[in-house]
Amino acid sequence: MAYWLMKSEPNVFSWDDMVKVKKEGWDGVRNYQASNNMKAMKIGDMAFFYHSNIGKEVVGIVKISKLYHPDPTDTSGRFGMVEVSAHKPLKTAVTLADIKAHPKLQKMALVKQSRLSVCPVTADEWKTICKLGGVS
DNA sequence: GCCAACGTTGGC
DNA sequence: GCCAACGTTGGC
Repeated sequence: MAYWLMKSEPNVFSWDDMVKVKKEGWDGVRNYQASNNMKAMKIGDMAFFYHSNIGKEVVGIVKISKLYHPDPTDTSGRFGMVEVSAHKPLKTAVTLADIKAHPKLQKMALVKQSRLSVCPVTADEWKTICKLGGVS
């Protein structure tokens, strides 16, 4: 089982929206690295739901519910998508500042490659953020 | 709103 | 195949 982090701008698609729709196709990714990360996802993998730009914080956890497949909104046929379903919210949102301040989290892909919208999370980082977020 | 980082495009 | 120009993302 692998762990990931997926970014969304809350003014476009927020955690509240995610909870409301329950399942969401993660289309619109136009970056090879992010797309390749989705290709590596398996059913049941978990991902943090991160609010970029506004909030800049991890707010919830989603599960991968559909494997990588071509993104119909990409007419070039180069990029794909997965589907995620809402799992549970964090009790306390974990902000980017929290992550940067934590010695164990400073090497996260989220910090090192700020522009990557779908990035991997190690098991250790996952546990640490869950603890900070008040979930087990 | 600005700008750094970085990915992509297109001319050569 | 290189690299300059340009566009986009996302933190500040």
